[in-house]
Amino acid sequence: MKASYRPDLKRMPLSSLFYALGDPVRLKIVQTLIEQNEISCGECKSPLSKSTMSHHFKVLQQVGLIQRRGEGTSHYLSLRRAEIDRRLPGLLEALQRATHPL
Amino acid sequence: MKASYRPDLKRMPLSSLFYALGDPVRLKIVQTLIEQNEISCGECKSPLSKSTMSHHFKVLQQVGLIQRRGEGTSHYLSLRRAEIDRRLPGLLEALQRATHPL
DNA sequence: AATTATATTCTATAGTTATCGAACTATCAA
DNA sequence: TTGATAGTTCGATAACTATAGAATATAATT
Repeated sequence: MKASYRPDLKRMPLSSLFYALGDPVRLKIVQTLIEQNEISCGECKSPLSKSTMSHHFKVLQQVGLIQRRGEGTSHYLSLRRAEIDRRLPGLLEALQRATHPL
Repeated sequence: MKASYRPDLKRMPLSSLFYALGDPVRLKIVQTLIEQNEISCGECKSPLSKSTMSHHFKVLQQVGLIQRRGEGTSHYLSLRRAEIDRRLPGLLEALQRATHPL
């Protein structure tokens, strides 16, 4: 998949968005991106293999939750915050709170 | 599973909640319950078989999104609104908006 | 050009899940 | 007690998915 792939989040079925967030590994990636804004694939630490992580990045990009940007040999990942906020207001805040419980 | 089963939504992993919402049939059930407040299993119309629907009700109850109440031969389903709002503020409103786009 | 670094894609597999029909349970009514 | 109603559970299966290793791709470096 091209790094520039960027589907219209407004037309993405909600169940697809929830499906993407319904895996603990992918949810963790999203929560990391809430804090870090932009990270390279390699910085997304996990005991899982690179190919598995790449699979999860792909799922998140396919449903429109993240975007990818190539620079040199690295690919940088970030959330599509504005689009997410428009489709599911409050979601990112709720996820952020869940990362840092009181 | 007993109709009274009612896990603590505060301690349910977020990924489990999203997983439950990540199926189009289950999401539709939840969206119906936003509008209807309480319905019997049979009122939850679908082309799918009764056993399949029962499976989806079970998943939604197991993650704590809905509750069941038996009365006569019927079982009535409803959302656990207060608990959901506490865990994921804005979610139900977002789902409601998605049901009735502007 | 050869090497290194970063990440994706391909192929395979083990595990999971959505689906259905049949069997079962519980309740109410006749 | 017989039958009808409403729904769950069981057993089977086809489809899907998370995972990993091997192969591939691209870009920077030496």
